Order: sequence, then structure tokens, then C-alpha cells
Amino acid sequence: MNFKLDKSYKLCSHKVIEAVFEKRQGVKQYPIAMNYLEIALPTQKSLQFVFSVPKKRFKRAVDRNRIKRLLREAVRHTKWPLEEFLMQNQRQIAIFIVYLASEEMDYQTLLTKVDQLFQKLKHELEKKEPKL
RNA sequence: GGUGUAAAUCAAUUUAUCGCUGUUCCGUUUUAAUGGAAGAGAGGAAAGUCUGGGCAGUAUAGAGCACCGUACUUCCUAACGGGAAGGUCGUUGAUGUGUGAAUGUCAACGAACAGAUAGUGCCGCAGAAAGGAAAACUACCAUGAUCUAGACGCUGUCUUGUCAUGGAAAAGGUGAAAAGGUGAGGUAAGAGCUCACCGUACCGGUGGUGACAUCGGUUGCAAGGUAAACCUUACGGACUGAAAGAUCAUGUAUACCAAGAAUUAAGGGCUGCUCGCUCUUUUCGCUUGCGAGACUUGGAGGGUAGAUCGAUAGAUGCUGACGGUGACGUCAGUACUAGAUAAAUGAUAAAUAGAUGUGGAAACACGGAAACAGGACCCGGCUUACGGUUUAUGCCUAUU
RNA sequence: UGGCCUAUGGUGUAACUGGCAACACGUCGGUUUUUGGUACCGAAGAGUCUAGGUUCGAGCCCUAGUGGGCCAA
Repeated sequence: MNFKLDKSYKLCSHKVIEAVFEKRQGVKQYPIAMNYLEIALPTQKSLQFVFSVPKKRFKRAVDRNRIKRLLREAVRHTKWPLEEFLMQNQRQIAIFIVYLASEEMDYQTLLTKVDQLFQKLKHELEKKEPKL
């Protein structure tokens, strides 16, 4: 089980991010939305993430940073089943995570939500496999 | 005890597990990945972007105007619109002196605090009049007239009214503001008309680096407010902004450079037309001034996306001595690796300690890191947000 | 990151050089109509984003803050 989440998991390429939003594939579980796309990434990792908290809802940088840190912590603990599944099948996906709520939530609820989302995502990817 | 002001100071600590971003060291292999260890990792405002610099690039012979900024004095500083000390003025409180107008002392707080006889503008409504020493509503005084009414001592006199001419600028009302103030003399009534005192202006002496202070004198007091209205004076200011800029890699326009050649081109004017003469063009606010020019050949390389540098040891902090009223300066010692890039400091569990608060007579119990807030080239300030602790001090209240 | 603009009834805009905050639409009441609309008559509704300052007087001038918007890659 890999609990690491270092720089190589960070999605930076403008082109890939734009592509993710053009496809509009996503799973949602309040207060989090994940847009994803299966695409060849310039890394050996099978996953890359963007964490986003809108400035319109959270005016202060302190609040945005705090929520992003909590999300990153939750993802770090729950991503391993999905990552192993992708590694076995030699697939790569980019994920754009957006925080939708306008209030800060505690770590435990975020952890369960993120876990549920990754399970959903895994199901959808399993369904799609035959097409490829 | 309450409340205000000023200054100083803190912005939790420890352990375990799982992680994040740099640095150093030791390994592994496919040399760009990966494993391990050590040590480092947000603020007093990191914020607002209001300012001053460093740094970088571009521009610039010089001068004037325009534009922008600053504005009591002296000093500090790399510099400042910042700071220190001082001056003046104002407000409030306390307390004196004087018949009064005024004025002294103490304390706290505040001041965008140069110039209003350089000029221009504005001052609504109200009011006679709002800036020209002007005006005359009520009221005042004098002289004349007699159409009014009344009294008496009745050919007249007096009082009152009305009208006319003149005096005066005191009183009233208006207004934010009405042209020195108080007291006395003076006068037909009045008036700095005169006098004393007060205020103010000017001149001179003394003290101070200076703003100013103080003393004395004077044919002055006739000319308000507004410069956060235009403006005047003095001083200062080139522009851009790390997304600056440099290097690497990629490899192409005619902006750039050099040489050659040429004195040409476009538009306007003079003329019926051509030639010719003459003016303008450009330097990006304008003028003056100084320069340049179409074309050909050669050189040199633009944009997009990316990497590295720029980029973290400095006008640095702390301690001590000396100089200075102080801001601050000098010397000595000592300490200090944040450096990310859609952007690192987190999560979980426990312990220590723990303000306000709640209950209680007290002991104590409960409760629980909590306010404002997250670097983005770096420093000096200012402003704004905000929790606690300590010290000093003004005012109010209570007790002794 | 740097620069600039703006805020006025419920909505959209005025208010010139500082001097009683105006207009349209909408809202409400009435008249007309069998009823509704149209039309006509009338009324209410801001004290100018917030806090200070300058001034006799501030929507306007100055300072600080808050919200909204725009430009530069």
C-alpha cells in the first residue's frame, strides 16, 4: 500500500487540464466533484491530481490552504486501491478535484466521501474497459 | 474597580505514526529515477499596495514650458509622503489675575501648519448691504415745510404725525461670516473722533542654528472666508517593473547593426501647367536646439511552450561600551540556510501547561490554544485587521 | 503580480463650477370598463457603500476601508 503523495502526483500541464474539462466526465459526492480523463501522462505514476478550492467561496488564503491540505490528506490515505487497479491494467488517468461546499468540513467526513468517490470511479473504469 | 493613551513583549510546547518542500551525506540500478539518514522549513502584520530605495531593462547633449508630487523649523536616514526633538495654533479640563475686554499657569488630545495687499473665481436662501468702503429697512439727530391730531397762558408756543433735504455708521433684525474689543470722554445724534487698557499690524534691539520668543517704539487698525477652488512661491521628479532581465535549446520575420550608393520620398503653398522655390514629416506631451533618412549588400535573429539563473547574508538581528535630549550613529562581540512555482509547514493519537468564562464564601471543580491571519525578488516605513501579558500614566468612582 | 474604473429609491440612469437629491419603468390607491389590459389622476418609496476630515454647507473635495467590474500574460 502506497500512502505517498509527492510532486510527481501533481498535475501541471495546461493541455491536460483543458482536455479534462472538454470531456466533462465526472463523479460527484457532495461536497466534492471529480472530473477525470483517461490520457497518457508524462510520468510513470498512474494518477495525477489537481486540488481546487474556488476563491469566490473562500476569500481568505488561509481557509483555501487548509481545505486543500485536508483534501490532499484524505486522497493520500484512500487512493491506493484505485492506483493498484490502474497499475495492473497499465492505465493512466488525470483527476481534477473541486471543493463545492461553502463551509469547512472536518477531516473524518471528507475521508469517507473521498473513499466513496474513488470506489465509484473504479466501478466506472471497470465498465469502460471492454470498449478499449 | 472602571475607562482612555503610550511603550514593551508573546503569538503554545513535547512525543509517536503516516506524509509534504528544499539542503547535505550514504546506497541502488536502466542516469533519472528510487531507498535510507541527518538537519531546516510562514507573520507581526506575510495583508492593503499607500509610499521610499536596492536591483534590472529602456530612453536621454542641453534649456524652457507643461504635467505630477511635497509644504512650520532643525535634525535622523540609502531614501521617503517615514521618524525624532522643538515651535506655533486650536479644543477640552483644572486653577489664578482683572470692573471688563482680555490674559497667565498646568495637564491631556489634535493640527494637509507655506502664501488670501500677485491675480481670478465662489460665498445659495435670508439680509439694507456679502466684497467696490459700499449701502440706508426699522430706529437716531438737525434744518425746513405744514396737509394731521392735541394741549395751553390762543395774531402765538409746545407736543405728536406726515413730507423733503442733510448728518451718522453707534442700536435692531438676517446670516457661518456685517469690519477691531472693553471702559471713559466727546457730540445735535454719532463715529478710533480722542484717551487708557487689551488685541492686532509694522519697525528696531536682545536671545535662539532655526521655526519663534521677549523687550521697546509707531501718523496704523482701511481692505472677511475659501488654496482638501484655480493659482503663486520654494524644493523634488525620465519611463517601465522580477510576468524586469540573463543563459540554454529550437531556427525564422526584415524591427535592429555595419558598409555602399543616393540627396532622393510623401503632403501642403506660390503658378493656368511644368521646372523651380518654400514649409511640414522624425526623436511619442509641447517649443527651442541637435541629429537621422528612400534603396542595395552583408551581419544578426522574432514568436509559442519549457528548463536553469535572477532568488535569498542583509542599509540583518541580539548583547555590551561610547557619543547624542532623541530619532540615530560609531566600535566590539555574537547569531542566522523558508525559498515554493496551480505554489511546501498537514493529519491522527496522547501528554504538559493553560487566559477569558461558568459554578462556588474559599479551596477547588468544569471547560478549553482560542484573535487577525499564509511568504512569491528583497529591504525601510505607513495604513488597515486582531487575542493575551507586563509597565507607565490621564480621568472617573469607592474605601482607608 | 501590476495598473485602472465604479458604487445614488425595487430596477435603469440624472444632479453642471459644492447650495432644497431629479426622471423613467416598477409598486400602491383611485377613475374609466360587465371584467382584465390600455388610458387618466394621485401617493408612497433613497438621504447618495462605510468611517473620519476640509468647508458656513459635501452625492460632489481629501484620507482610510468595504463590495463590484475592467485591462496587461
